[in-house]
Amino acid sequence: MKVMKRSSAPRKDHYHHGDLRNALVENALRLVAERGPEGFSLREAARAVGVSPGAAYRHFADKAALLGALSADGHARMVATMEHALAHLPEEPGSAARAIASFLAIGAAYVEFAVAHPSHFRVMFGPCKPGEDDLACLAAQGRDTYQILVDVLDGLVATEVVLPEARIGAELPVWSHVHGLASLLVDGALTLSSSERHDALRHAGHVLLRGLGCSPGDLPAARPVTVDPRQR
Amino acid sequence: MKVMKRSSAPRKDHYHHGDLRNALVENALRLVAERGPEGFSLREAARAVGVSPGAAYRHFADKAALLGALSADGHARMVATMEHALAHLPEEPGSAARAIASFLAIGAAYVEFAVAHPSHFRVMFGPCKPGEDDLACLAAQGRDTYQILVDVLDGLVATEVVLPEARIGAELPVWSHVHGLASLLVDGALTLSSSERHDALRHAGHVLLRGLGCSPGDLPAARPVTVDPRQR
DNA sequence: TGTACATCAGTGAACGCGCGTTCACTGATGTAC
DNA sequence: TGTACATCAGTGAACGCGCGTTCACTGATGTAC
Repeated sequence: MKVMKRSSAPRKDHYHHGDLRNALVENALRLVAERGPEGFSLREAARAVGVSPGAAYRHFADKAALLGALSADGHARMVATMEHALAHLPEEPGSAARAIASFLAIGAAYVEFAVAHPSHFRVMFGPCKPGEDDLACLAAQGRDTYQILVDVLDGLVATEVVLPEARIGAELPVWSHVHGLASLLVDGALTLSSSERHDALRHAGHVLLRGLGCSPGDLPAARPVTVDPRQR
Repeated sequence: MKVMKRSSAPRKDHYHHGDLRNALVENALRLVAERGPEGFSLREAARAVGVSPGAAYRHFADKAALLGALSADGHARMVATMEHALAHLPEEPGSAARAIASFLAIGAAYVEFAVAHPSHFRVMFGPCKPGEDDLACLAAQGRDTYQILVDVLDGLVATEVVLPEARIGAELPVWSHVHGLASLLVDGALTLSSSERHDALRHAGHVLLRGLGCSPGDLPAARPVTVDPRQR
């Protein structure tokens, strides 16, 4: 999150912690993961770090500010996950296959991030928004998740997988879809195995691309997932 | 929720409330709507009804049980909303146009229900599941939301809007999409006016149907919604 | 119809709890000279 | 290099709060005879 300004060796077990802010964020993350975003408390985070409750107020105005920092941290990690996925695709850069693979990859990154870090995901879309500083930090990182989506959709047009007319307003259905799948999984309304998630994402990607006018020949094969949430 | 067993006139201002269970559920609903699902407390609900805190325990094992009842109530209302929307479509029953309209209508009902009752929606997909009794109550109502979706998709096949092959596994992308849009709106990650929601739903419905193989000629016109969540 | 009594549905006071936040304080740190 | 001092980053005790839950109780209700 923030660059740490401390001596190379971790601080001794001392009065001054040295990097309490980051330590609080990290432990808050862990606690949110264990207890859920609402069960989390400032005091518990302080306790986990081994510091008195009041100490947190040296670094955060209040509890909401800590959660805001958590949210910003989550967005940053999600961006990193997506960029990483995009950077490691085997397809020829600039090709239609690459554009399609990119489209599928960021959707998968979105959902897999949510499944791997459910509480983090909840905080990101919870009531506590990042503060000014957090936003500045995020902006410094470069693209945000939405910009990545925009760029990937532009890539589909550039490689003529999607016509410019179909491109208009394509962000919303795509984002809604991955967010919905992620939310259903995170909230436990739906349970899918890892391979079911993979198939579901590919199949839905297929449906969405075809809905955007992509001809079926260009699409990778996709196995639909038939799962009844009431039977689990 | 549960059929009330009380004299026709509302009970006098008396020791015995007469229908505390329902009164608690109703007031809990109101409070969840005001305070959010996590800010809600048993005590406050009791206070709102004008009853001592302990009284709630005559009707609910604990707080989670009350929230479970709330969740079940929400699902019941959503089903009712959908059924109502389906029952009032102008299109000729059995026609392809009707099948498509039904598809669009239940999606709209899902999202509009969430927007109109955001806290209710959150409780429905929150951590507190309905209990045995609540589930029995729901089952007695007939179809649940998922079954409605299944039936509507079957209707698309029956009217040859969608081919049987494309029908397989179609529930998941459709459900994910409406759930995602609803979640983004409820959580405030995205803000859309009523008409933007309408357009977004129609456009996404269009994309999904086309993705399921429906030919563009059969589809109602749909205006895409281009909205950047970062600029709001 | 009247009465005794079991059952039901509330009361209200109390329990212990952990929370967010404040505040006067103190030990550690780094800087100016 | 040594010392005085301002600043920083913690302590720990305390605040008031509302919470979920329990419990001995009591007033109201309905039923059996």
